[in-house]
Amino acid sequence: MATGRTHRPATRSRGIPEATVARLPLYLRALTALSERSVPTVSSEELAVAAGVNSAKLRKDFSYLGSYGTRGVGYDVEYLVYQISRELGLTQDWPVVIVGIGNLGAALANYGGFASRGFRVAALIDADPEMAGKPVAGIPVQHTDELERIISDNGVSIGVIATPAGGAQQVCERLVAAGVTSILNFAPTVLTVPDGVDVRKVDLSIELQILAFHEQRKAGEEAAAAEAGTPPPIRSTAASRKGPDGEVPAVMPA
Amino acid sequence: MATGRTHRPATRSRGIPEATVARLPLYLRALTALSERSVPTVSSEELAVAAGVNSAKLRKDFSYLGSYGTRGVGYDVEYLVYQISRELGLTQDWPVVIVGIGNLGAALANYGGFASRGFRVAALIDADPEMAGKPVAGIPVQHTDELERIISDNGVSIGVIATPAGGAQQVCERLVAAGVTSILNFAPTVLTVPDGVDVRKVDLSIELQILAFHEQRKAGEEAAAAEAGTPPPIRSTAASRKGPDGEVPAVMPA
DNA sequence: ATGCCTTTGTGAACGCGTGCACAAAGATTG
DNA sequence: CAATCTTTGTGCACGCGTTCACAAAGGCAT
Repeated sequence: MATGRTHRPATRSRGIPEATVARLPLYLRALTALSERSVPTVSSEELAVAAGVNSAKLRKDFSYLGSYGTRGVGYDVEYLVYQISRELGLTQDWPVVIVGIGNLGAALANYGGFASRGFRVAALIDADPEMAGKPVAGIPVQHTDELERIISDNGVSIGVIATPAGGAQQVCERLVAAGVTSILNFAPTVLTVPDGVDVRKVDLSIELQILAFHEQRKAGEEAAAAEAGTPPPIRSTAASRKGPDGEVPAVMPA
Repeated sequence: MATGRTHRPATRSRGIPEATVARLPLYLRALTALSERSVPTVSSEELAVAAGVNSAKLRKDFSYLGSYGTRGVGYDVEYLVYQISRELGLTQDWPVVIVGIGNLGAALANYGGFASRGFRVAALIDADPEMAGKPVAGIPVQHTDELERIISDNGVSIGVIATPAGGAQQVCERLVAAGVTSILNFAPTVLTVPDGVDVRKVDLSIELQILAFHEQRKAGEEAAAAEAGTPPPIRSTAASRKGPDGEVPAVMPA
């Protein structure tokens, strides 16, 4: 997961569990691929493999949407694509603004996955006057001063923050004040928002840290196994891989 | 969260719940900020606010690490920074390779959050021969042919995949074969890996789709409230905001 | 030393998510 | 039409994660 979430308590929405909602895009992607190959129907088992989940979970997820399958046959691919798209709100076009056009912002602007699925980059916004007018991904960057007008004129309700951590909260507040009610935050900060505003957080370094934790644990198990006489699984030549623990605490508590 | 995960069943590692592990980086970041302001101690309540969680959860999380607090006082900031860093395996230096130096790969290479916390970009790898030798973020890009040698020479165990979806699985297999056991995947594909290899997935478009779902639901509630006579909360001037539902299914099932 | 105040650490209850296992439903074949 | 086979949809049980609420522990003032 990438991810962190900030949701208000009222999680269940129209009976569809949050965990299921989070998997719908996964199913949708797998189904779209099948659709492009003109596959007419698919079983829960096949689709589950393609989406990387188990089939019981997938069936239960779909059961929240309704009974869209045919017993003994499977699911109609096209029909399911439509139903999930509608459920996710992708049958309409969502204008999105990206604030902070650094390396990451530019990468996001160029990312094809947005346009292809119901999202349209309505504007790129940056605080640097030097950037103003310069085109990124074919869209001219606009200055932060224009933020409120852009949101308003385009009826934008989803904003992406890709600024440095320092400016994120302020940008967030301006977005919300201008009418944005959903924010995707790439800045490594906790954003404070009023009720009714959704924030999802994507944090690259957090994901890496979680991997490091598991990696360390694996190394620890290897070491323990080796100590117990069991030879560790053959690992590539590793230059100076430290074992876990073994350092001295930097500071002790009073 | 940003977020998809692919974990093997053996979730609990040394008694620390997975959910807790995922929050440790959050606490670490908040604590580091306090440390930089030379704050000596912090209460669970204060730290919880800074990290964006509730205090009971935070205390329970810390209880899995040990009893590092002092009742009536709080937690020693420096000591806790060290303990969490050690638990996450950040007291050692993790060499990381980034494969696929497009917009996103370049953004990742330039991202300061890596180097600052125990990670070191050991190499940038791309399949395009044109890229070879060209420096990105001060590091010369190397060709995919070198992949196995780079992994081996540097003892790399963590790899980041930022290639297009098409090539991701193949890159993944080569990384794993060369000794990588943890992968952070930005490509919009399900990666298949052998047991013992951890994969975390970050998918930008999935996060947006989840936001769209909630956004649509909000619009639906507004409409419902309006219908019921309750005036909807005043929303900014919105040009042509479609209501939920109201379209015709594209295809009906047999 | 004693009593009060603050804050941690955790037992217990609850709710959500997952996975099993099977009955119901439809297709298919003879 | 009956028998069989396939695949869905779901009731149920279990385990993880969250939250409450409070006893235990330490600091501090008198």
